[in-house]
Amino acid sequence: MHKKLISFIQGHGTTPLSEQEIAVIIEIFTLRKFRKGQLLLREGEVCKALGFIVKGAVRQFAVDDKGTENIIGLQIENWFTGDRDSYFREQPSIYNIQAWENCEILFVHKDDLNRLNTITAFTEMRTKLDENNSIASQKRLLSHISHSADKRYEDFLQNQPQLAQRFPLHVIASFLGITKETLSRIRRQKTGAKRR
Amino acid sequence: MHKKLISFIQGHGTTPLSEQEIAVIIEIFTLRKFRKGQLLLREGEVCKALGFIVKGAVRQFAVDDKGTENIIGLQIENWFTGDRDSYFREQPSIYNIQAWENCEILFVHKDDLNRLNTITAFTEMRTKLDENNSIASQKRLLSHISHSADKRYEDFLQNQPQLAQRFPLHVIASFLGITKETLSRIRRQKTGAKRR
DNA sequence: CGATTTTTTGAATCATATCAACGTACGTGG
DNA sequence: CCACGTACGTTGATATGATTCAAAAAATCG
Repeated sequence: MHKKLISFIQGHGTTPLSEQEIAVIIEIFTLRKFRKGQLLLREGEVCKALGFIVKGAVRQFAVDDKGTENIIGLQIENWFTGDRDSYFREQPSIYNIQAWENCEILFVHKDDLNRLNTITAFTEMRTKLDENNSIASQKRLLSHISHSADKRYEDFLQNQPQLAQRFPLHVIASFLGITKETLSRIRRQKTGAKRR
Repeated sequence: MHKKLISFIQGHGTTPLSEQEIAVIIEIFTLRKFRKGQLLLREGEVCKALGFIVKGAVRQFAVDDKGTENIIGLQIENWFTGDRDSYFREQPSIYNIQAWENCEILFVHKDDLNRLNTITAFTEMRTKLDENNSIASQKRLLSHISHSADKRYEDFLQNQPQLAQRFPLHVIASFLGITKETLSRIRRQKTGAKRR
């Protein structure tokens, strides 16, 4: 169960993990299962644990005043999920995180962070992830500021092909910040149409 | 000169800085001055140093195929500037960073990072900044996905009032991903108009 | 002052949203 | 196995928000 996590950590740093450290990680990260549709985190709650997805897929969304669900994150196996803002600042979250498929997720509770921080390979991974995360958000932002919907969809297909196959059209549309109708039309044009 | 930087670091961590560590920081961070309009980083170059802005203001932008400058970042005193993606991955940057006012900036070259990483207060700050950074990008992204231009401008005024005063309208418009004309009209409505 | 930068305004146009309807697939209970 | 409900996707007509282009007004700078 923890194998994937261990090799994920190893893959994101240079320092190897000792046997003892692996034991600590196995002890601290605990498995929980969710069925499709269940909420991992509900708006207004403080996010007390981050989760490493072993199997499954989740979506993270905020609900606006009109009741529309705006999807701002999609995560699948081998990714971390959770609201980092809420987790680190211990503030109520503005997001919901919901299992889109049945999931198996390894959670780290915030109370155990101190123990993990003594493991060099783990802090290396965390730094790396923070970096990647912030770089990825920046790219997405640039895509939103400078590209139109169809270009943004192309970017998405290029950068996240795994996600494209995993979620239905209307979810991807929301993730891209457009309506399902618009995405449907963009898709049609892409297949039948000449080069831009 | 380095005073601001020192207290910035202290303010973003819990571990205090020793005299010796302060000496190292002063040695490693070197001052450079830029006049309004000069480029700190040019598209295609690798970003070899991150800068702590002691005085002044800069804008970070990407140029698209039509030649439009899309501003994706604005920074002023007491912020770090630089392309973190390019810096950490050592890839050519897709951004330009330009002094908007005359600037005084303290640069850390990448070669000196190892020495800095032995300073606990510094790594604490770095972790904190990465977190903040990635949280802020996420918020901006949500704003783009779910809000219209006028709401986005309101968000901006609330969250970054310092920037609002510091840059002209057309720069802020680009930062928000809209045209200067649209922002001008939004502004007019806000002053003359009834509550939403 | 003249020159440049910044902001405003109007009209035409374009991209995307919205609303409403229909098509299709899938799975579950009868 | 069929019928029905539910989730997903497509299409068309219309509405709306934002861009574009052109021009001029206002502010700022040397």
